[in-house]
Parts: sequence; C-alpha cells; structure tokens
Amino acid sequence: MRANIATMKDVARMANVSIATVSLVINDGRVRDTTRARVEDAIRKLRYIPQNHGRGLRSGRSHAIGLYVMNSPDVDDLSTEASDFWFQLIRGVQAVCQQNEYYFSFESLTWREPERLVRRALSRLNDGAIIVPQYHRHYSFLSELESFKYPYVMYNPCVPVGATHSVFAMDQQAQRDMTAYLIAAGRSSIAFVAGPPEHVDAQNRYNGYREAIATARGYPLQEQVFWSDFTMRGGYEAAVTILDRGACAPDAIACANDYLAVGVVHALRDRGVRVPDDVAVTGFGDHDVGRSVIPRLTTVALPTWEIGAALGSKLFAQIRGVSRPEPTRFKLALQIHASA
Amino acid sequence: MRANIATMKDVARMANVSIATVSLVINDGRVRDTTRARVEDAIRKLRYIPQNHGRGLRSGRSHAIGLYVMNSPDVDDLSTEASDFWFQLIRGVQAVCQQNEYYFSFESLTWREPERLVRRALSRLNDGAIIVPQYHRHYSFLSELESFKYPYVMYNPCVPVGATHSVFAMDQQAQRDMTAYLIAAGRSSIAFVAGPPEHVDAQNRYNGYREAIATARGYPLQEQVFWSDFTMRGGYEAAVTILDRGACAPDAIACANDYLAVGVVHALRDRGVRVPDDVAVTGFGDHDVGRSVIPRLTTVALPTWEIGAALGSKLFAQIRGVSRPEPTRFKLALQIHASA
DNA sequence: TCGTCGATATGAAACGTTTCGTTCATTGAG
DNA sequence: CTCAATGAACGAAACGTTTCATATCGACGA
Repeated sequence: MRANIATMKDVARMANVSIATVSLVINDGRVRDTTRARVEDAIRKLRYIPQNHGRGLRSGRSHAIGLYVMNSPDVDDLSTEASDFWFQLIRGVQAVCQQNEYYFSFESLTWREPERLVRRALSRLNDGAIIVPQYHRHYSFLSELESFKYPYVMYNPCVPVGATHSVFAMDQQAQRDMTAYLIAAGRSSIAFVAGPPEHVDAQNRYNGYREAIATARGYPLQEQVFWSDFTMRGGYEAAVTILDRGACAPDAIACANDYLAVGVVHALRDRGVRVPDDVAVTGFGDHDVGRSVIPRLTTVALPTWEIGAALGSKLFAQIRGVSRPEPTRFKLALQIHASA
Repeated sequence: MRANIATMKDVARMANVSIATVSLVINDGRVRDTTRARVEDAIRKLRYIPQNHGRGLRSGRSHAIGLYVMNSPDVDDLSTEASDFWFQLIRGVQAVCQQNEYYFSFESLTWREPERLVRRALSRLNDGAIIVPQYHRHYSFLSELESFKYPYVMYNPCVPVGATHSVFAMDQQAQRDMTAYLIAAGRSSIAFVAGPPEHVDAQNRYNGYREAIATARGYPLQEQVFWSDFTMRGGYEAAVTILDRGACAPDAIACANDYLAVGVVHALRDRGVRVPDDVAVTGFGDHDVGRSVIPRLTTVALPTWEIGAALGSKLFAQIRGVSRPEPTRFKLALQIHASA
C-alpha cells in the first residue's frame, strides 16, 4: 500500500538542495530564483504534494474543520424531509472552506454521546468545529472544549453558554411577523402546528407565534397549539385533528415548517376545505416542497447557505485568533404567496 | 494554540511504563493485566486520545475517506433542487464510515480541474475516494490514481474504464419500464423531457425512453424529446413548448426527473390540461417534491441512501484489499401514483 | 544448577514535515 | 585588503505515533 509517492526528500535529491530548502520553496520563503526554479521543476516532475500527516504533526494543524450535527438521543437519523436544509448548510460551510483551503468533514452524532465530539477535537482531527445542537440539552461538553481552547461556533444554541461565538436565525421574530401578517389579513382564529417540543427552532417559532397572539390588538385571540414533528405526515394528522374538533374551526393554520404545511394543505384539500379562502396556511423554511404545492406556500425564507457560510467564516476567524465574540443574527423575510 | 493536550509520553510517565507499552495497551497488544489497568487508568485521568497526525504519519493511513462530486465545468454549484439526492447519498456513505470508525469528508469540484482529486489522494488526506463523475468526460485522472494504487469507487461512470469497482443504478432500464408502463396504459403519444445532454444519468434515462419507444409493439410510436435541465422551471418551460407546438399534442409526458415533472404538472394545470386524464406525467427519483404535488407523481424510486452505503462498503473492501472487481447494480422500482 | 523458553516490557528508529540556529558565500564600506 | 553585513542554503531537532529488535525475568525441564 505504501506506494511510490514522492516525498520532500526525493524532491531535494533531484533538485540538489536540502530538504529545508524545498520546504522554503513551498512555503514562500526566501530562496534564490534559480534555486526556486530548480526545485519547482523537480516538484512538477515528481508530482510531489506535501503530505498531510507530516505537516500536521509538525504544525499541530489539520487544515480541516468539521460540521457536527447533534441528533435526538434516540436515533441517529436526520429526517429525510430536512435534506434541503442540511445540504445547503453543508454547501455554505464548504464554500468558505474552499476559499480558505481547508478540508471539510461532516458528522452526525446522537445526544447520547456528545463526548464523541470532544474526542474528535482531542485527536486533532479538526482545527475547529461547527456545532448544530438542535435540541434543548445540557451542553456540558462545551466547557471541556473550552478548557483546551478549541475553536468552535454554534448554530442556534439554546443556552447562553457558548452564545458568544454563535450564529442565530431569528426564527422567533419571523414566526411572530408571520402570525401578525395573518392577523392583519383579518384572520381571527389562528392555529399553530408546532414541531418537536424539544427542538430549539421549533420552540423559537412557537414562542414567536405565542407572542404575536398575546400582543394582538383589537379583539383577543386564543392560542391553539398542536405539537407534532416536522413531517408532512405529521402536518396531515394535525390538520385532521384540528378539523375533527368540530366547533371553532380556525381560519388560519400557521405551521412550524414547510413540510408540516404541505401536509396540512393536503388534509384540507381532502376534506374539501379551500385554501386560502376558508383557511390560510403558512409554512417556514422556503423549501422546494412548498413551491410545488398549489396554492404555493406562504413561508419564511431561511438563508441556509448563507448561514453555513457565516458559521464557517466565524470559525475561521476564531482559528486565526481574530474573532470578536459577537453573535451573528440573521433576520428572516416572509415570502408571501397564494396560500395565505 | 498548542494547548495542554495529553500525549502518549504523559500517559507513559504517569503509569510508569514506556511509550511502547502505552501503544500496546491501545492497540490490544500483549500486556499484563495489572499493567494494562494502570495504563488505562492514566489514559482516563489524562483524557488521552491518540493524535491523528502521529498515527497517520507512522501508519500511512488517514482513517478517512472522501466523497468527491464532479460538477459541470463551468459552475461549481450543485443544483438546489438536488439536495435530496446528495444528502441521502452522504448519509449512506457516512453510515458505513461510522461502522468502520472512519471519518468522512465531502468535496465538490468542477470538471475544469479534476486533478484536484489527485492532489487530495497524493496528500494522503484520504485512504480512498468515492467519485461521482456526473458528466460525460474523459476520466483521465483515473489512470493516475491507479498508478499508485489509490482505492476508489465510482457511481454511474459513463465509460468502461473504472467500471469494475463501480456502483450502478439501472436508470436506463427503469425509464424503459416506465415508458413501457405508459404504453401499456394505452398512451400513444409519449413525449420525454430530458435532462442536461451531457449528464450521465440524463443520458441513460433518455436511452431507456428511446428503447421503449423503438420496441413498442402494435402501432409505431414516435420519439419526441425535449432537452432541458433538471429543474422545475425547466420542466415548466418544456411543457409550454410542447403545448404550443399545436398539432399532435402528446397524451403522456415522461420526465427525466421529479423536478421537471412537477414543473410540467404546473404548466399543464395553468393551461387547463387535466392530469392524468388528458396527459399522464411521470418523474424519476421519488423526491419529496413529487409527493406534495397533486395528483401525486408516478415516479421511479432511487434508493439513494443504499447506493451511498454500497459505495462505502465497496471502497472499504478495496481499502482492506478484499475487493472483488464486480460492479454492483441497483434495480429501480416504479412507484405508480395518481399522475399516470 | 544450568540453560531454555515464554511472557512482558523497553529503547530506538522511522514516518514527512517545519523551523531554529548555523554556516557559507558574496558584497560593500572603510 | 580587511571586516562587517547581508542573503542563501543547510543540518538537525522536534512533532506523536507504531513497530522491530532486544532486554529482563520467572518458571520449568534436563
């Protein structure tokens, strides 16, 4: 297996210089032009590429960062219906990595064993980590990371600890705006199909809905919350429950997620309820799935790629030691379409 | 930055043994029980984790593999509308990595510089590569990889070279089956909205359509192909073109992709054409987007996660040197729903 | 009692870099 | 012509492992 891959020694020999000189050439050190040319020639001839392990061992840097997604404690399974989000996030992070000539690795782990993250850090596999905690948990591992000054940033952490180097999407405000929009449009009975109760984003969106309902002027509105998951099926079932309650059917259903919303739309259609004439429906996330449903879904745009890029930039700033400890916040815009 | 991370030396000192002994303990070598206990105690106390660079330098292994997606020569941008596919593929690969205690990295590169892949290999960043070429190109870099016995596997390569250690999805056959299904259902004028002409999968699906049209019994059918991209917008526009042709409107439109198909459905609906009564529509891929459209899309299920897992397994077999050079083929099943 | 063998433990080399301190050669000023 | 200053190249040490060859020790058979 250890095939004939050229090493610095080979280059040095061919160019008739010392190993140190080769290193200088590679790292833009001071070298006479003629020498540099000779070395570069040898490099090209031998197809020499610096080997990561030697470099990393000596310099203590891996030139790689990792994206770590924490999953529910039970199953290490990211919902199929969130591919959109995760992949755009990955692409955003990756773009920044490309710019900085860093490598990128992706890993998901359950909340059952958060210490795996610490192990990755200690093994110096990555120079830093982007962490997406997703759930309300005790982020105890953070203090460990900090104890050896490991650079990390988080997306939407739920606790103040670690909030300094974080990126936030303003889910709560967006859901408040969306609910306010429904109210302003004259909807007077607004139900909310919420995501998993322990999920940070689901919680934030719920809080936004709540806030808007509580502060509505004019006539008093009532909170009607239906906890679910983030899936189409969940949305469908929630809508069925809502319709079957009989009295006081809502004239609007806000959903914590586009998938839920699409499920709701289907359920309403199956029951002969017209959208948006009888009931307005809104989603959250602006995923493809909401674009293909008719009427097209009113939703909140989540700049996922940009969030990934921001996470990456923030991490690199920290790795370089030039980071200022201010969180980045993304304001989210409503996408008004036919469904509400 | 080089923080106080424990090293083998520290463990050795604390346990009063040599460094070699610590290594033996870690790698399940022969060590007296009492000694082992002492060492393990020290490891725990110091929170020692073997460092990747030292290990890799010595052993020549990185314990990581990479997934490399080749993009169009022009833009290094994977279509948003394919997130579903890519993320499931990633998850499948990753699951196998997890099992084998390997790390996973993801990278996309343009066809403009395929040699970047070779560079990664030469730098020993990964022990092997999963390559998704996507486009019909000259796979010249493969011979380079082979010249130093670098393990790699490919998904749907378009040329015989490198086909040995590959995973194939039988797109062609599936599209043939789908077209045959439409024919059997009595459709007599079947148009095909194809993907980008240079795309391997698009080409395969087109070939399947073609084959079915050519071999149809009974009455002669005519090929009607509309090249597009893989997007909803592309599908919409293709459908408009088809309808505007005036005479000989088709009674079925098969699409190379679910996104195309959804676009087609929308265009038809906008023109007052009933699906599937007037025109049947089929897609390919079984993505979420096709589930939310009404009527639900008839499509081909692509076991993307499983494909990723198969690619991973195949690569690991090769890394371990126990690989047999047979391609793996995935048969694809039709998912018949209301749209056709 | 001695020699041998097996089980444990160890010292040292090697992997491929980077970097510090040093040497060597050249140039310019005095 | 000498000496200091500058620039270019180098030797060697260090990073943290693994592994090979060797050393130590106790037990056991001859």
